[in-house]
Amino acid sequence: MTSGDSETIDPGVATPLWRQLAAILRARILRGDYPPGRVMPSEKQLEQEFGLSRNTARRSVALLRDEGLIVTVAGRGSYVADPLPDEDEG
Amino acid sequence: MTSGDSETIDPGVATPLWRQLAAILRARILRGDYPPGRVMPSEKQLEQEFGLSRNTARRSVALLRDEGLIVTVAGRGSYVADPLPDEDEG
DNA sequence: TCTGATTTGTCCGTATGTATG
DNA sequence: TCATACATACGGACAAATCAG
Repeated sequence: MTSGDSETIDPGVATPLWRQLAAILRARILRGDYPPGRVMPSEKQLEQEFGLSRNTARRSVALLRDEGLIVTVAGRGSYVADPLPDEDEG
Repeated sequence: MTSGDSETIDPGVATPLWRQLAAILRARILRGDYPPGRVMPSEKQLEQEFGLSRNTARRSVALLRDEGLIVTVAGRGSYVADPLPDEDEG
């Protein structure tokens, strides 16, 4: 239990908080906690759950979006993307 | 006055400016000017109040932090630490 | 259409951490 | 010792998009 894939944010380590949060959310997605198509926690919820500012939470979400793990829709939220099944999906 | 416990910075003495500033801040904390839990003056404020550069002020803050007198929170500021009840100071 | 609540988008200001010259 | 630059982090403000009534 000394691994770095914990589910908590630790301000005492060198890794930026937004990268720690991104790692947590990424793990939840890959684990299936947030299945494809499911809406992600809102930025405000991430604020409250992890005790971060909204801007910091937003950076985490932006990273996952850049990785293609989630899709963000203004005014609605971020959704877990489909895990790229195939090109011939139609 | 004219001793080493003045409230002013004197560039004409051998003691580094950051040590002089640290002595001033330390005195203020121990005197109760900055009570426990209270936020310390920002580095920018120390800059302006004592006419030093930010880096110099930072070294003073780092010394007090190393002494356990204050606690620094990234992106927020430094706070006066709670006094240790049983500290063997000699 | 309008209103209100929620959510994301954008911008600004402040402060510390670190690095460089 | 000082000046500058960038990264990290927090907080607030306002706008735009979405949705429910």
